[in-house]
Amino acid sequence: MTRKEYSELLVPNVEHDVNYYEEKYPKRDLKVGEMVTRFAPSPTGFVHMGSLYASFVDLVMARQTNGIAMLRIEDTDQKREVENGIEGIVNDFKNLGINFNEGPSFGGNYGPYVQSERGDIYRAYVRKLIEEDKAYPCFCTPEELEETRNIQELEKARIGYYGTWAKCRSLTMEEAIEKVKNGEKYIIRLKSPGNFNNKVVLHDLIKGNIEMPENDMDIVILKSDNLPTYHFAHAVDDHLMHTTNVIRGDEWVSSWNVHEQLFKVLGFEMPAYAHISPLTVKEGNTVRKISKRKDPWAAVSYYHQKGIPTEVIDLYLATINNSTFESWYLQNPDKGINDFEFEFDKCPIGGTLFDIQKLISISKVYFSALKASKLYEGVLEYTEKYDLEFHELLKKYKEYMINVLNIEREIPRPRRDISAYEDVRKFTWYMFDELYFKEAKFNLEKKYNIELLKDYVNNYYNESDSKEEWFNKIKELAPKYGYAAETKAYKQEPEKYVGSIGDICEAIRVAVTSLTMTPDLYEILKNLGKERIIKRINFFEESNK
RNA sequence: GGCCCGUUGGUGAAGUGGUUGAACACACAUGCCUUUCACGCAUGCAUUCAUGGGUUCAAAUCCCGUACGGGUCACCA
Repeated sequence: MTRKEYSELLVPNVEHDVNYYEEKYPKRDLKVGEMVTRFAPSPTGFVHMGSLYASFVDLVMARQTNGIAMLRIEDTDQKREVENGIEGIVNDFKNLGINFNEGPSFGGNYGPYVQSERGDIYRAYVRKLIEEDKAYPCFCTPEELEETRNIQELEKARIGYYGTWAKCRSLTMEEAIEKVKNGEKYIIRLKSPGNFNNKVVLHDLIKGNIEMPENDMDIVILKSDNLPTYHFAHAVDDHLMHTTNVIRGDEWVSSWNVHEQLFKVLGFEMPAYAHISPLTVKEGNTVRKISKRKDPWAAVSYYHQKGIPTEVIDLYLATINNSTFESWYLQNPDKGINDFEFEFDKCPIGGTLFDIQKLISISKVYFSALKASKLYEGVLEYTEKYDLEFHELLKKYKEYMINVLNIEREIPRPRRDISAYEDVRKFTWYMFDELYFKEAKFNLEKKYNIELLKDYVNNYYNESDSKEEWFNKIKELAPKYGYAAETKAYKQEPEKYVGSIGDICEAIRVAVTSLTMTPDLYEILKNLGKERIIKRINFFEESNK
C-alpha cells in the first residue's frame, strides 16, 4: 500500500485534495500594509464585553489599513455548542450596528466561515500530512491516556503525548492498517518534529518577543468526530483565508509553539500575531477574567437594555485599548474613533480591569454633546422597546420634549447627567402632567409657604420675562415674606431672616416638580407655562393637607 | 509542579538610563462660586514606581534572585 492509499484509508471520503483548495482560495490582492484580520468566537453563548473588545481590535485594524475583517465561527466542538449559537452571535453584532467584511451572512469569497462546514478542507490537509509521514493514527483509548498521565505525574515527568510516551507513534504502517481493519477506533496526531530543549522565539506585535521551548507534543489534529482540533483548524483556515494578522486572546500564547510548528509542517507562511490581554474584574482580592455568567454587565444585552449606545462602548474600548486615545480624543472632541490611528504596541500587556465608572463617565460626555433633537430620536427608539408608556408621551409632545431636553444643553459646558437612554425618564418625567399628577411624591415633613407660592405665580410670574427679570421678581418678593433677597446677606445674619432666596426657589421647585434637584428653574417654569404652574401649586397644596 | 506573561496611586495608565519635584483621565475629598444639581475654579490624594541585590556619575526605566497575580498544560476553543 502506498502512503497515499494509506492516507485515504485513514481519512476516507474526502472529495478534493489540497491543490484544489489552494487554487480555490488564491492569494488576496492586497496593498502593502492592508491587514486581513479575523474574529473567531465559539458559539457557546452570546457576545459579551470580552469578545466585543477582541472584535473591536480586529475591526479597527482592518478598517484603518483599508483591509478586511472576517467573522469566523469556531464550532469544531459540537458538544459545547449552544442552540442558535451562530445566529445569536451574528444578530448581536448586527444589533450593535457592527458589520464585518466577510463572515456568515456577511458574504465573502473565502468561506464557508463556519468551521463545521469546512470538514472536507481540513481532512484534505490531514491526508497530506499522513502521506508525508508527518501525522499518524493513534489508537490509544481514553483509559490508556489517563494511565500514562498518572504514571507521568508519579514520575514527575512532563505530562503529555510525546517522545517515548507516544506509543502509537512507532506503529508501522502495516500494524496500523491491521488495527484499522479490526475496527479499532483512532484519531490522527501530528508527528511533532520538535525538541523540547530547543527554544523558539516568537514575535508578538503587542508583547514583543516571547521565547519558549519547541513543541514536542504529538497533538491531536483530527478528532474522533472527524473534525479538527482548534490548533489545526487555525493553521488551515488562516492560511486559506489569507489572514495577515491573527489577533486573539492571550490565553493562546502558551500553545503558540504548537501553531508555529503546524504552519511549518504544513508549509504555510505564518501570519503576524497580536495577543491581547483579557478584560478582567476584581473579585475580593483576586482578579479574574470577565465572565458573562458572573458579571451581568458583561453581556452586551445589558447595555442594550440600559440604552448605552454602541458608540459609547466603542469609545470605552478605544480608551482601554490604546493608551494615547483618551488624551487625543480630549483634544479632538469633534473627531471620532475612525480618525485615530491605533497601534499594536500601545495595547495593554497585562490584564485590564473593566471599569464601569469610566464607561459611565464616557457615556455622560457623549450624551451631553448630543443635540436635543438627536437625543430625542434616540430616546424615542429606546422607549419603543423598553418603556411604551413614556414612548407614547414622547410621540405626543415631540416639540415640547425637545425643548425640555434642550434645557442647559446648548451651552459651552452642558449638563452631564444622562448616562443612558433609560436615564432620560428619570430626569424629565415631572415635565409631563400625565406623570406628574400620578407619580409626584412630596416630602410632607418639610413645610413650605403656600401663600407665598400662590402670590408668586399670580402676581409676579410672567412667562415672557427674561431670566434676569424673572430673578429680580423673586428678589422683589423675598422681603415681603421675610426672606433675604441676597444670599450673602442671609449668610452673614441668618437669624434675621426666615430663609434666603434659595429657599424660595426650592419651594417653587418642589411644588412644581416634587424634586429638590432639577435643571434651571427659570427654564422649567417657562416650559411649563403659567397655567400649568398654577395647577401644580394647587395640587401641591392639596397634597399637603 | 512545568512552561509563558505581568507587577507605577482607589481605577485606567504616561514613562524604554538624565528638565519626573512621576503626566493625563476617571473616581474620591475639601473649599469657592451659585436659585438646587451639574458646570467652572482652587486645593488635596504614589517622599516613590511589588521586593532584595547588582550594573552606572545617574534606574520606574538595564541584569539576577524572591514574592504576589494571571494564562496554559484535553479527542475545549
